[in-house]
Amino acid sequence: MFKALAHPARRQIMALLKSGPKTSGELAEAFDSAWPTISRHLSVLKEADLITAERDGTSILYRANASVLEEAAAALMGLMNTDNGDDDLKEAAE
Amino acid sequence: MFKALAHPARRQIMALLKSGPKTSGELAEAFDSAWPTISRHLSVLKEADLITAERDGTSILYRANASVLEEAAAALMGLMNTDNGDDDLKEAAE
DNA sequence: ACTTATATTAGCAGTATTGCTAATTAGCGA
DNA sequence: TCGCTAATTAGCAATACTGCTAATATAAGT
Repeated sequence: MFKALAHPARRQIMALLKSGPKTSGELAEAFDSAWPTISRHLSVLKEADLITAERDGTSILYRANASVLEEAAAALMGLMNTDNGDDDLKEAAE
Repeated sequence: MFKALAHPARRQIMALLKSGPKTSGELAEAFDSAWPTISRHLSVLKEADLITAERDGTSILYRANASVLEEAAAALMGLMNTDNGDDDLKEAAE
């Protein structure tokens, strides 16, 4: 999932999708790359569950999956915790 | 920076470092990979400013750079938050 | 059925990443 | 200085990623 976000174009796709669902074509227009290249990025993001695809006539609508992004952010937060093991629970005696 | 966190071993290094500074040797011990391999991962993390290195006699102490992790987490949050996340809520009227 | 619009898959080169062993640097103590 | 420990750098093969063009699906209209 971090790997899926490792590419700038894919982060930019996520950024574009946060303002609402978009079709593959709309997304491809936003980039200099060829359409199949964007299509591949989309499939990587879909593989990582960061986006979902839904057919709408001849188009395919993509939308961001907020919960997985939340997971990623939480994972990063987890990496920041200073001097504490892997416990979410504060079960310190007092 | 996302790229630096894209590799599992590098995320694990960050996880190990969150409980305090460690030497290259201590980190290398925690993995199956050869020492130079870990050393390279460390240099990637250092390049991304995710860790800092400090010489301590013959050893080198590595520690996590919390502020950059915060930045990353904030960036992810940024990918989630907009006043517009319309899956199908069109009630932005009032 | 045929054509058009939308999008993905296949195949291919160029590049980057990974992980290894061998060689090298840096500090410390005798 | 020499030897020893700690760690990085160099060089190499294998693998993965990226982005292109060409070929292939899929849905809708005529």
